[in-house]
Amino acid sequence: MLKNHNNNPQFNIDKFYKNYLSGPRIFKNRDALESSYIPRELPHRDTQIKNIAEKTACALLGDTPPSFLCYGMTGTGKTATIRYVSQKLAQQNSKIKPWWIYINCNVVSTPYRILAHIYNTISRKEKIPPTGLPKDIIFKKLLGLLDSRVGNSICFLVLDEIDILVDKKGGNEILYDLTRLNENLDNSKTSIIGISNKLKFRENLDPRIISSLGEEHIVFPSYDASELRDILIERAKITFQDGVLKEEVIPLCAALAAKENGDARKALQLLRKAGELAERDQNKIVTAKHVEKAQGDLENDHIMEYIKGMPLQAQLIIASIYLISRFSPDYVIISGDIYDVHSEIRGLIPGVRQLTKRRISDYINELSLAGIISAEVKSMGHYGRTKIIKFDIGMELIENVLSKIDKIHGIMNYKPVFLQTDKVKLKNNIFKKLI
DNA sequence: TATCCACAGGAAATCAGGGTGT
DNA sequence: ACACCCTGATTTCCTGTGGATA
Repeated sequence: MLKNHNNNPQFNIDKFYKNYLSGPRIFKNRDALESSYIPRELPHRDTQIKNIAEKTACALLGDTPPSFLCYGMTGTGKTATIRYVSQKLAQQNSKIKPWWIYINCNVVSTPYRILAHIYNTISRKEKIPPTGLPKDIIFKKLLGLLDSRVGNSICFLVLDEIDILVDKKGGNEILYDLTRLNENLDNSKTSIIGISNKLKFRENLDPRIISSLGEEHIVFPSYDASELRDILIERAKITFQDGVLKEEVIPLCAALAAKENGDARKALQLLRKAGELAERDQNKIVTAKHVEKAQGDLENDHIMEYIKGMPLQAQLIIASIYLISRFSPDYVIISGDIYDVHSEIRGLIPGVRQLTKRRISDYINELSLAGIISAEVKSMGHYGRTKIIKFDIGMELIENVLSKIDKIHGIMNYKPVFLQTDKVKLKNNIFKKLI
């Protein structure tokens, strides 16, 4: 047998492809399970579709459509419904073809970039550079561009995850500017459609903006298990070969996703992952076992991707917690410890600078919000007020991710000197009693 | 019961790195 | 070359605080 330099049997890629091609087929069209896919029918969203269609219809006659907001938890079909309606609207026989400018505020996350994005999607010739110009110049250019178009033109600005924008500093201003676009336009009209999964984000909204776009809401309720089942059945018809899904698969996916606030995206991901697992095992059918495995895998995938995508400093914070819990499993970790260990290990990696306690505090909050760690504020009386920090996910998973990060890989076995100081031992004895 | 620890966490300033037009 | 712009990450400065201890 072929051996590589590690003396392991070498992966036979030709054989793999051959097996793969001759193996059983599970998928017919796996793209249909992607989140970007717009299905032909959207089950259980009739009221929302009707509502949005009614609000936007006047655009076909050249009137200004009202601005409005869509609320609903993740995976309740907000984005899909908007895209669906916009597609239908575009298919109508009408002289006026409205623009639909879709902006995910999580990706296009700054005022400048939002304006530039709008400009660049409309303008064919001149593009606005990704940075460099003053905002008001771009705003004026945008006004000019919108007004220069011949005849009435209507522009829908869809701001997805608008809550993220509002929580940022310049967020309210840019929204205000956008709502005021109409006042400065003669030949064209704009309408803003905000999408949010947080109801309470309106609290941070400038009152002037609420009045112009917060009056009308469309609520997307969470799906229940039977509704999710309908969605999955529709989608599975397009996605999978006939008869590859065992009958319990769809109800199980629906039930699992129903527990997670009725998240349809989750349900579809589960289904896809289950299919992929079956395919990988060269199975002819997808069973409940695949779904169960898919659920665990999905969770892990998500966390791993999240951690891999974080800045190095944040990863080093995770590494600090990891090293402490690894070499002193019983140790009660507080914020200050993370600061100390981080200071120590960051010196081991070239080009990584020292952080402030304040900054580390922010990272701890971020990790806690992401569900990677738990951080409970607790007062230790004379020993101060701080956070007690623990991992919320398995150490194996953490170890797995961290060791895949080049710069961190080398320090996975580093035992922090910090842990060996007397101060630490003493402190831990006191803390254990207090908790 | 006053004290005091070790931070929490808000607000504003700063820095570096990507640009611009003149 | 120069003055100026935007952004993201971070620092600086700051006030607030729960509860064991003296």
